[in-house]
Amino acid sequence: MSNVRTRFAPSPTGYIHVGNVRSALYPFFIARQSGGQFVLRIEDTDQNRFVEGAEELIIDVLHWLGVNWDEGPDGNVECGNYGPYHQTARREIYHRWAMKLVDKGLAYADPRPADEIKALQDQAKAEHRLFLYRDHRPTNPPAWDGTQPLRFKVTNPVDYHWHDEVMGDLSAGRDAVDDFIIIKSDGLPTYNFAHIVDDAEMKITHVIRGQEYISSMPKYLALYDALELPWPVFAHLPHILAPEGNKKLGKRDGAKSVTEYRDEGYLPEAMVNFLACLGWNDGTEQEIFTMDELINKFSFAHVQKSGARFDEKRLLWLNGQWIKRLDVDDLLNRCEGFWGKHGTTADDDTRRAVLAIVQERMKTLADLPSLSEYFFARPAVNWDILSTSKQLSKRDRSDLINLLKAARARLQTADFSSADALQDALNELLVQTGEKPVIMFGIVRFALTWARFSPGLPETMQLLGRDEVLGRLDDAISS
RNA sequence: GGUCUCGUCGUCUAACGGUUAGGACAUCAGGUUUUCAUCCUGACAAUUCGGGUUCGAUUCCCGGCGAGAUCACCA
Repeated sequence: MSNVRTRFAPSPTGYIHVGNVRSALYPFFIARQSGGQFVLRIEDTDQNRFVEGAEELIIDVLHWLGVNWDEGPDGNVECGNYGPYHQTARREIYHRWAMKLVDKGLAYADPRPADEIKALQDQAKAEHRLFLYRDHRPTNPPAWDGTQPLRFKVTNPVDYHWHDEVMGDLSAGRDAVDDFIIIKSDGLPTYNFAHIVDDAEMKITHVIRGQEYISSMPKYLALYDALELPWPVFAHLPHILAPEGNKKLGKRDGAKSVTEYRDEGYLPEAMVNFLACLGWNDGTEQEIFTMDELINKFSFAHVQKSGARFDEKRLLWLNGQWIKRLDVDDLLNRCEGFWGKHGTTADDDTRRAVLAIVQERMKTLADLPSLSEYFFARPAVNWDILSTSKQLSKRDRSDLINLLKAARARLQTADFSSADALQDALNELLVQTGEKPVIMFGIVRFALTWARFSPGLPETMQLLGRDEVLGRLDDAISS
């Protein structure tokens, strides 16, 4: 019975986009469902691509999604017993492990200049020949003094066979592994070496990452064996595809930062639900999953082998579903920052009342202003908007104003304490004027909101209250 | 090009030798005595192709075609 430990190991090279998040989600599920630990490790060995603030962004996004880690950095503090959790702070550890290989004759300093190697590679390519560095090993490599790159030495190339939780049984031929650089000339390790050392030191049991690493697996396997390390469980995830074409979703395809979705009014629950189900399902017809359900039900057995397309329409639908399921107080909290000009200054009781009738038509929190502003402040009369109604645009304004006068007279004495009573009053108007509902209700709705869409008329009137309703009708009548 | 991998409605997927190939999103149509949204009902829509194996293939095998990943002192 081994204690499950998984990790998410991003590089701080830019914002974290939606395509990356899934490779944090799945290891998180695996760790949580088995009571293990989830580790965050920052792979910052590439100093050229380092982006200031990227790590903070990653942490911010994980917090927002509710993907919490047990070990790793968080702001200026780090927790966990296997740190440091930044690779740049682990130089000595890598050198110690590298020396093991040097001592065993399984690594050598490479004195050959980079351009010379490039020339050899180009030549092989021009001749359509496989290039293997191991065929060009320097005959008398110098002792490694830390200024030359250190190469792993493949002494016994073999065919590798291994199991992948997602992809099944995989294999690669003996030419798939070649002498490769494990420590760069700047003294920092390459990913190929660093992640293996780190995973071993941090006791990671499940390596879960994107499928782009599959073709490097023979290298890793050779390294595990050379270092006499046990193989962890492997799971390689297919890519999330861009909406157009068959390319992996990347920043160039407009892959948005997760924070952009947050700013556009998406709920973290919807984002987690959507991303988790992109290439995974639980085998049933369930579509909506809470985080707890995902943790309980997730399994690699149902992860798709091929890439899944990122479909924003589905995300939008899911977001609407999640918003509808929120209770009003919860929704109220999440709407902070999304209110329009007049909603921003309203009190919470009013906001709650507005949310109650507006909630089911919200697809994102950003829909709020267009759905709610006319509740907080009296809208300007705008007869032009009637052109959006096929029926009303055909009527003379004087006829419509007469209808509004009739409505005003009836509503003056109506019971505003319940929506049902208001509906009854409205229905009486239909009988009284002999007008069709589409006309009568349509014009009253416009006179109260002057908006293209709005919630149900009785609910709207009840919330506005008698004085405000009569006032707005007067505005329309006298315009 | 070498190596490795993948291939069910437009999209996400179910069916692990026997189903009228199911569900969801999207689209379209209708309904819920006002609009929009929700909700309900219905419609449209798929096994990449060709060979095998089998009483029977979406499913197993081989080949073609198509797609992707990777071949760095990047991760």
